Amino acid sequence: MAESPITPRDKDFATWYQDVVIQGDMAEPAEIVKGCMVIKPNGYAVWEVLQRELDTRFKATGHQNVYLPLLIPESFLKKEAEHVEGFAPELAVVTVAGGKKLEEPYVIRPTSETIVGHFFGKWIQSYRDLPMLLNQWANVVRWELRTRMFLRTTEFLWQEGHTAHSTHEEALEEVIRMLKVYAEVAEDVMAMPVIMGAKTKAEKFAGALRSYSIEAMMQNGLALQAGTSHDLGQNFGKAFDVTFQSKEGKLDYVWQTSWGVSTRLIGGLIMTHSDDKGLVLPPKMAHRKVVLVPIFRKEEERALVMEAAVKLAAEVGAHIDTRDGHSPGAKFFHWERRGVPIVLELGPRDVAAGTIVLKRRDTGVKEVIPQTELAARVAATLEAMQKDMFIRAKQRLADNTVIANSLEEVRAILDDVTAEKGGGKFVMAHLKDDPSNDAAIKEFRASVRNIPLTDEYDGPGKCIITGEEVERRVVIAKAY
RNA sequence: CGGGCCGUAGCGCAGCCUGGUAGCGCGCUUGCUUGGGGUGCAAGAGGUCGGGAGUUCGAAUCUCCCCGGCCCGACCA
Repeated sequence: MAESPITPRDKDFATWYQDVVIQGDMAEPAEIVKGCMVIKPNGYAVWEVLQRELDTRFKATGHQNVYLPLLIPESFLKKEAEHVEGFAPELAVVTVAGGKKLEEPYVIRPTSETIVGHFFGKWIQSYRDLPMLLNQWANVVRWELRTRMFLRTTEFLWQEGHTAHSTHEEALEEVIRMLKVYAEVAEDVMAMPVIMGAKTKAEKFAGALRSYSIEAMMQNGLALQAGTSHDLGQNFGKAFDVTFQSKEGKLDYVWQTSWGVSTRLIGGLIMTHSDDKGLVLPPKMAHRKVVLVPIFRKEEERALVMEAAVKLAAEVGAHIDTRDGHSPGAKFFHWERRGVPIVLELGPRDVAAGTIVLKRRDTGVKEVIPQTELAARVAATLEAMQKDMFIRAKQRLADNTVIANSLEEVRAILDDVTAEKGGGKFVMAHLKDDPSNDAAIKEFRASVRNIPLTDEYDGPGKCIITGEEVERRVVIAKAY
């Protein structure tokens, strides 16, 4: 018998993650281009579910999809000083095209704020053109020095929302609205609990007034920034001269927002739910929710079992694994590694007894149920699984969140935590939003993840570094 | 980008130190067998030893350069 190809989590979390991604047939390193990956059908299907869930909500909140050029004139990036400074180190630049050196190089988009700024300038004249609510599904390239599949790759897929508003208040409402959409998809669809909050000034998006994020906790206790929403203020409006005339006839710059989530969410999904046997998908994220494995020996049995299998599979929309030459056991392992929520087993004994075996992926519990109850039991099990997986993840987040009242405490808690060994915690501490304080936290390889929107702790307190009074505790953790 | 480990059949690895024309397990193909958690037996197919240059009569093996992967950092919406 072959050994499990998946490294246990407690042995080496980072290797476990790699194993799950590959054994779950989600993706593999491209190898031909540094830091890039190939997203395989089983992984892309998960992305398609996310796209559908997000896109539906974007449309419901009044946004429309657009598509903008992949290449950006280098000069565009330079129009917003902070923006170019933030992105310059990770840009890939096209200098030759059509066999000729370009007069002005093109940058492969790391994000599209600058291009959007340009077109907003063309499209917006009046307050009647506002708000302009756009979204783009696209790929972007950032030349990261260290990559991990799904979590940080050179090229990745994402959506980037870009909106323009006539007032700052309205823009801020948009920023929070979309942050909440992200939180809703993370929690209700991905069963991945998140903390909504503001990034510190030091951690904000290059060119933004304020950034907000949803932060999730992986099974090793490390934080994952799962989505961001930015209040761009009038920074890009001014850089690209995006003005509009108000009702009163006054000219003003638009107030912009941008927000995005990426294929990184898939990495978060994996590190939230999967186990030592492989991928575990919450039912709402599974493109294939139920698989039926038929079992038979002789030809007469095959006919009998298959007849019942086809009928039952149709009732619950199950995929029947009809592959020849694979034993049922091999098929069980196959689907288990791929995270299918429910696997049904149907053999001669079941056909004779009018029963069927139902196994749920998350708990591994197997039960024999009457065929007449199949549809109801499958529906109930999927629903229970979705709920249970969220509760377990939420509990883990709670169990690994601790309070600290001094910098030394924070250091002690986060000391010796790494991606491979785990042991990470979310440390809640009072800390003033000041870049020098972020720097102090960085000393021990952690960061302020965000300042939660809602305070679930003890309200105001003294900053553990400066002693100044601050409104609430912030989340400090090591992160991907 | 710094430090460490690594790249040999689809996958996991041995061989490398001490140069002599490539091997094991799994998987794959065919046949029989088996089938309720990776069936068993038999016969087969499959390799530019990551790439290039050098040393040598001869390089998977020694030297140099490059490409790529993983981990720890730095960096990073």
